[in-house]
Amino acid sequence: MAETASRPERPEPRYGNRPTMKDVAARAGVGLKTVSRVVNGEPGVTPDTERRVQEAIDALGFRRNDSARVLRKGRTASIGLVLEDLADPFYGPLSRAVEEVARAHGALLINGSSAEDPEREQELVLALCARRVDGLVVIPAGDDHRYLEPEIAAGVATVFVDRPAGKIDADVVLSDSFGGARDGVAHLIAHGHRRIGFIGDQPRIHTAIERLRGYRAAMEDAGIPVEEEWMSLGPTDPDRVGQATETMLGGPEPVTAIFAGNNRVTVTVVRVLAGLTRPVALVGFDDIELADLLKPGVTVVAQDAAQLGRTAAERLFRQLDGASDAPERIELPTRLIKRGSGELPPAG
Amino acid sequence: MAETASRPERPEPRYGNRPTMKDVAARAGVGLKTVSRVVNGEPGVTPDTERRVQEAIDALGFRRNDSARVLRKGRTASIGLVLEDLADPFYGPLSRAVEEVARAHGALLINGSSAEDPEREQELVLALCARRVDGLVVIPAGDDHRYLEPEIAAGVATVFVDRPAGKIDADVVLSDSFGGARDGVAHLIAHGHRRIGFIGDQPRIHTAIERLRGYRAAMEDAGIPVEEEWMSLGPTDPDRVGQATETMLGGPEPVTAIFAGNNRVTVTVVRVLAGLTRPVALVGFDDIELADLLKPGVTVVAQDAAQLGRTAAERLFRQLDGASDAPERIELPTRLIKRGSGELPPAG
DNA sequence: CTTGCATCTGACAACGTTGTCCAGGTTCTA
DNA sequence: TAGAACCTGGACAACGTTGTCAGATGCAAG
Repeated sequence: MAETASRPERPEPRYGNRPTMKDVAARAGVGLKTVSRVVNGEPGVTPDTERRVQEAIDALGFRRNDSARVLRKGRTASIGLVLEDLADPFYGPLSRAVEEVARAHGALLINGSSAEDPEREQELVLALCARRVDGLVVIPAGDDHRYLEPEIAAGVATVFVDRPAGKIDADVVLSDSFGGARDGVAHLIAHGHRRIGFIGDQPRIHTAIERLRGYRAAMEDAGIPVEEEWMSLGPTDPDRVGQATETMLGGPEPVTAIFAGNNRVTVTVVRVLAGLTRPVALVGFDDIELADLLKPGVTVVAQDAAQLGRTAAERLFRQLDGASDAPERIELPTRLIKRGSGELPPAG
Repeated sequence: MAETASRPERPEPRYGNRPTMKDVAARAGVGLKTVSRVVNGEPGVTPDTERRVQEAIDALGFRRNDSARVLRKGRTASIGLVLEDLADPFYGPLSRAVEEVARAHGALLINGSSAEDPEREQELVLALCARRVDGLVVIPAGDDHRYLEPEIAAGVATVFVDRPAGKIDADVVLSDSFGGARDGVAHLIAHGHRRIGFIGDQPRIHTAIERLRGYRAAMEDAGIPVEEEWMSLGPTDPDRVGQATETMLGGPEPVTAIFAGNNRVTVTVVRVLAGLTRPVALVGFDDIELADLLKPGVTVVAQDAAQLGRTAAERLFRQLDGASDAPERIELPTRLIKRGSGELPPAG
């Protein structure tokens, strides 16, 4: 009666009131720390006491609150993955690979899609940092990552994948976009093509630039002057890419072959080409499912998304284990897979 | 000198020592709570004070520790997603849809793959509960989810997707596997087939059973007795499925059409059929990319993975917003997409 | 110049866990 | 049988934040 509602109380009537170690301790008739010991498998508890505690845990449905644990211990055993779009088939295996490595290290994976928007990337990354993830694997959308400096200084391990970080020095794992594109285009040239189109992603994106550079290098190596209208960079939605494809294939001097800058582009180009009678050669960057069953099969420059993810995650955990190597740039090779579309001779 | 290491100290020399609100307060020459107010945009702070605090925040690179916040507030603003395999193209869009809804509600997504292993599912789910996620979206691998009872009782919102929960009563969002399969098989029958094979996932999996049931129903509706060797359930790896396909197509009375129980199966069957001269009709459950460009195009019973995820996530947040409807079973319709392979007449 | 009121600020406890340290009890040895 | 060594269990503080409440400050009115 005398003591009323002046004691600071939990803000909301919390959803369910979960039992705490204190509750377990009270029920088992032991001290708080003893419960902690049992829960964490620490030594120094008699079998009999342990049994009593375990019974109380089961009876109450107790589950340790990792938020509190994290607060006390300073490590969250979780890592963040920021990618472009979880729904893109390229990122599925990558994401899965990161997850597997995390799992092997007892960590959970928190992930989010930036939708290729630099602001959203930053927002996500900072939200993850606020959660105090131990480390970050980032497929950057933006080109300025100085906002990460305080985080990295504070000990957040960070590895970039697929594209390098902007304006900061950090680990990065990527595929050899330049070399892959150059090889792919050289392959087309070797099959007699001279008028070759390049359709890629937005020039803001590092891989798009690198692949275009590879295209130019191959053309230059072969002594073929490149026409402006053979190159098209921009969003990879079907409309834009479809239009670009048709433009290149129209006109008085159409291209006889196309190099597609990524999986999304390749799919759309294949669709357009399927509607033509005249054969047009095609090599795409990134492998795509069922590419072997199309007629002709789609020749691609394949990169190993899972390997990218695995490598990045492993490097991340090496950082977390205390390795303090200088930031490194790891480049994985690509592989040309011939399936038919890239071996078509020039028509017309 | 006099005071030595008797004060309880943080266990490890923490990775980076991040500044706390206390540090910011000291630097700005204000009280702790004032910093909290600024950080959270609460009213009652003079512009001048706010500026000083903001400067200190920027100077120190302070970032609020959400772990501590969570501990105090009781909500984590994060939800867990447990699916079978992030790398499976079916789950990418689903996962992305869940993420979008979570984002709209200001929550982060933690996800993990169960690899179709019930134990791993449970392990993951409980780890997520220990993190005190506010809610769970689960694509179940196991068939007994009683282990979730204490969690649900404690207020963890839970929605199952793609397959119902086992032995507990919970919300579930799924596609009409039975109806979809029945329609698909009926479609084959309508095109004159009578000897139709069914290749599906392991019988442990709910959707596999439902689709088989749909197959049987369609056959029965048409008065066609089903032979044992026309049905094959099991793992969906290429070896097993390839073998099953070849078995059905061999022998004296081979099937003239195949119904494939999911996207993985369809892809493998397409590969096998591509190696044959004789045409075999095919309808697959789940749409697959490029299915329209194959010759013939692959007829499928499509389900909308993104819609599944969206619906589930929305239902989850409705639970979190306090709705206490009885657990519901939401079934989304499927759609038959005719592309050629399902319209082939029986050969032989 | 005092009073009253509104506004701003800070001290403090609490969230649930774990590390430290000490008390009490048991077992073994001399 | 006393003392030492050991083992088990528990009290307590601290992690970084936020809600409560009371104190401080400033200003207008009496």
